[in-house]
Amino acid sequence: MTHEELRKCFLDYFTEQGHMLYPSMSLVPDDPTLLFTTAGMVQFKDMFMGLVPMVPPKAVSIQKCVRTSDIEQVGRTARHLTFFEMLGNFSAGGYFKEEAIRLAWEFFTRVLRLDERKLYATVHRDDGEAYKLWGKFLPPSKIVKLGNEDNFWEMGDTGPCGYCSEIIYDQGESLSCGKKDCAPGCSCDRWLEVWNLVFTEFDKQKNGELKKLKQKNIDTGMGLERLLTVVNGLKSNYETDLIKPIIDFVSSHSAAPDTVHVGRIADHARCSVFMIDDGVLPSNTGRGYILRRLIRRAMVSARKIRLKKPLCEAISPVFDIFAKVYPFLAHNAPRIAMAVKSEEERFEKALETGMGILESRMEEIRAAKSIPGELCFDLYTTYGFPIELIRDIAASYSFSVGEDVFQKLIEESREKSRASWTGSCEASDAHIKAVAASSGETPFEGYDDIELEAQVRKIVSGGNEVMSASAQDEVLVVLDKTPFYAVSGGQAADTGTLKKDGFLARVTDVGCVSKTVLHRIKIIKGSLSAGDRVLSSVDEPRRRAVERNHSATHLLQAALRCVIGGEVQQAGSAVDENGLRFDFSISGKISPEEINEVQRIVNTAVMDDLPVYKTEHSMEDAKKFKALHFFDGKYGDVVRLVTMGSDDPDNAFSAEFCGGCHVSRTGQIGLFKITSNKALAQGIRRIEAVTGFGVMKDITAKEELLSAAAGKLKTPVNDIEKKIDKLLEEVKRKKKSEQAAGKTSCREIKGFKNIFVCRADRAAAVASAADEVFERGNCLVFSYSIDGGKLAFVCKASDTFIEKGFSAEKLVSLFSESSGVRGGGSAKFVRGGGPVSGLDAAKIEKILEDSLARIQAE
RNA sequence: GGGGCAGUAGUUCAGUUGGGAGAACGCCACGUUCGCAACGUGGAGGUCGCGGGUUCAACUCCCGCCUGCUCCA
Repeated sequence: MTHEELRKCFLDYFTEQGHMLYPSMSLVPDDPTLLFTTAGMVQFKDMFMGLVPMVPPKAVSIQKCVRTSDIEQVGRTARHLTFFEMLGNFSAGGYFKEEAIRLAWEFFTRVLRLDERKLYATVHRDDGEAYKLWGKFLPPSKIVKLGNEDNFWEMGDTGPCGYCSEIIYDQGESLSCGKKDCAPGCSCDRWLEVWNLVFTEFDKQKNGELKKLKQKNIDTGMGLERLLTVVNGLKSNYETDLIKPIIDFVSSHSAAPDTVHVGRIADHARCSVFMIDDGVLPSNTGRGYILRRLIRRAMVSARKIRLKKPLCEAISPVFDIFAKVYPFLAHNAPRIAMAVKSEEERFEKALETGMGILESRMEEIRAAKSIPGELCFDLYTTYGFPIELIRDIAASYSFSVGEDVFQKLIEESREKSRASWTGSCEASDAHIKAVAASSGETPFEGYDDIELEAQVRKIVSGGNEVMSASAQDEVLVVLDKTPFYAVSGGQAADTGTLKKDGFLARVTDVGCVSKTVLHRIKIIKGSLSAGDRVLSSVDEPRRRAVERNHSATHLLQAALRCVIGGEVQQAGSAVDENGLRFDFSISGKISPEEINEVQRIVNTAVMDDLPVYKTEHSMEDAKKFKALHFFDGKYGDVVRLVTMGSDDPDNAFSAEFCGGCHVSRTGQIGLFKITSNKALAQGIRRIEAVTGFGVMKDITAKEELLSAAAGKLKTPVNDIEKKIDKLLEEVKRKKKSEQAAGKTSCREIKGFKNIFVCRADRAAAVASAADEVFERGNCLVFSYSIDGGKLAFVCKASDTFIEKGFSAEKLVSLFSESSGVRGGGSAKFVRGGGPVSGLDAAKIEKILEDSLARIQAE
C-alpha cells in the first residue's frame, strides 16, 4: 500500500463516520508558546478547552508535525523521526472512550485487516473503564496496565490532559531487545506503539492541579510512517515510500554509505523542507535555530558518508514524494533549495574559520597528543564547529579529545541558559478566552463605516467579567458589532472613542480572540454598563494613514516582483499610521538602482490612480486565479481579495488575499518614499517606507536638518557641501601646521652634554619638537609645554644614555616626585602631563636639572 | 531570554600587562624596464562600531548600547 492509498483509507473511513476533514495546519502555530506544531490536537486546543465549539463534534486530520526532543536517536532506531505526519480523529464534547476504542479497533481490523494476533493495548492502571472496554476485543492477557509515564498524556506543563490508551503492534521476536522483562510497553523496536488514544478530561493548571474540563474529549494520534511500516510488513520507517526514495538517492551518491547517517540525512531533509515551506528560515534563535541545527547536522552526516551532492540537491526526492499530497510544495522548491544552499555556504565558512583556529593551536595539540576540552568547547560555542568533526580530526591523527572537560563545560553553559529562562505569562489568558467564546463573533463593519452605534455585550476587568466600569478604569469591552480593526495581518489596530450621554472613553488597543473583538478602553468620564448603547468612532486621520500604508505595501510587493521576479515572498509585514515595513525573501542581492526602480514603479501606480477592488470569493473560486499564491490551510472558506488596477486578479497590477483596510484609489496614497533598505538575515531583506503625510514629514525633517546645518555653517543651503569641503581642508591644514610648526625653544642643559630641554608653545607640538632634536643623534631630550593650564611633556632617550642610567623613565620618575605631574612609558620614550598649579617654565626646568643632578650623583 | 567571539585604511587582517595607529593587497604620482607582466620610490586614505567612566595618558581596562557570527533555552 502506498502512503497515498493509506491516507485515503484513513480519511475515507472517518469522514464516512461523520468526521469533518480539517486540513493540516502550518508547522508554525499561532500559539507563540509553541515552537512547532507537535501533534494533531494543536489546532483543536481551544475546542478541547471549550472556548470554541467543534461543529460537528467529530474531526479528522493528517497533521504535519515536528518534534526534535529525540533528535539524537534519529537514524539509530527504526522509529524516531523529527518530521512526521500524524493521523488523528478528534472529538470535543462528542463521543468518548467507548466510541474511540471501537473506531480504532474497527479501522485496524476491518479496514486495514491487520493481524489481530499481533495487537495489544495498554491502559492506565487507574483507568478501569478503558480496561473494561478493551475487554470486548482483546483477551485480558493482551491488555497491559501501565503508570503515568506511559499512559497519562499531557502537552507541556498546562492545558488539556488525561489518561490514554495505546495500541501496540508486535513486530516479532527478532526485533526484541532481548531483555528478560521485554513485554508490551517496552521501548524497543519489537513493541511498536502505533496509535495513542487520549481521553482528555482535565485542564492542568500552573500549580499542577487537575481541573475537570467542561466536556470530555477524544484526541488520537498515529504516526503515518509507523502505520505504513506495519501495514506493509516492513521493519522500519525508513523502508516506507515516505522516506525510502531519499535513502536510495543519498546512498547512490555516497562514497561510504552508512545507515545511521543516511537515515539522518533523509529525516532532516524532510523536516527542513517542510519547515522552510512554512516560512521558517535558518537563524540563530527560536524556530530558525532548530532548522539551522537540522541542516548542519545533516551536513555533518553528509561529510561522514562522503556524499557527492550538496544538501540542497539531496533534498530533491522529498518534493516527488509529496507532490500529490502537498501540491504547493513543488512551487516553493526553488526557494527551499536556495535557503538550504545559503545555510550550507554559511556552515562551510564557519568550518573554515574553525579549522584555522585548530591549526593555529596544532603545535600544542601535537605535544599533548590531545585536543583540549576547552578548545573544543570554544570552537563549538563560539564558532559553531561541531564536536563530531573535531572527534574525526582527532581520530585521523590518533589524538584524544578532552571529552570530560568538554561535556562539563557544555552542561554548565546549558544550565546557565536554563536558569535565566523566565516563563511566558499567560495568566488571565484563559479567562479572556472564555469570555470571548461566550460572546460569540463580533462582525467587523469598519471597512465602510468608521462610526456606528453598537451595544456593549461584555466588560472584562483584570481578566474577570464585570457588569460595569467607571472613570479611570482600564477595561476590555466586547461590542455586538464594531468599526474598529483589530491588530492582525500586520496592520495596526484602530484607535478612537466610545461615547454616550455623560460617558467618554478612549479606545487604546483592539485585539482579537478567535473571532471576538476585544476593545481595550480607558474611561475618561462617566460609567459604562453591559447592555449600554455607545457611539463607537474610529480616529479617522490615523485610519486613513494606515490605509495608505497598507495599500502601498501591496504596491511595493507587486513592484518588487516586477523588478526582481516571482521569487519574492513576503516574510513579514507591519503597517501603522507612521509607515510600513515589508520583509521579503530574496536569493541574491538588490542594487540601489533596483530599489530606485521599485520606488519609481510604485509611484507610477500611485499617480495612475488605479481603482482598488475588494471582493469576496469562495476558496474554490479563488483557486482558479493563476496570479494568486496559496498556502495550505491558511485561509477559511471565504477569502477576501484586494486587487489594484483591475478586478480580475490575473490582469491586476496587484492581487493579494487580505483582510485589511485599504484606500479606494491608489491616488489617495499621495506619494511613496522608501526610507530604509537593509538585510535582516541571510536571504531576507527589509524595506521601510512612508506615504502621504509621512513623506511630507520626512521631507520637512530633512529640510529642517539642512537649514539648521546651513545656519551653523553660516552659508546658504545650496553651498553646504562646498563649505564643508573648505572646512575639512582647513582642519587638516591646521592639524598639520600644529604638529609641524609652532614656536619652540631648545637648549642644551649646562653641564650635561647632549641633554636638551625644549619648550613648545602648544601641547600638540611637544612630540614633534622632541623628535626634531632627537633626530640629530645620540641624545636625551625633554620637551614640554604649558598650554591651557596643563603641562604636557615627552621625554626620549637614546641607547647610550639609557646604559649610563639616564633613561627616560628614570628621569621622569624623579621629575614626577618633585613636580607632582605624572607620566610613563618605556626607557626610550615617556609621555605625561597634568594640571600645573604654581609651576612655571623656570620652576619646571629647575626641577629637571635637579633630577639630572640626582641621577649623576648615583 | 542567557552565554561566547568579533567590529581598526577601499579590502583582508596585525596591534604582546594602558605609553607616539601598522602590514599586505588595492588606489594615485613619479621612475626603471617594457610584448605582457613586473620592480623601485614617494603619496593619499582611519571619529580604532557608538556613548559614558577610570587615568597624566585608552584601540587597549570598566559600564551601557548598536551590528554581525555562534552555542544554548
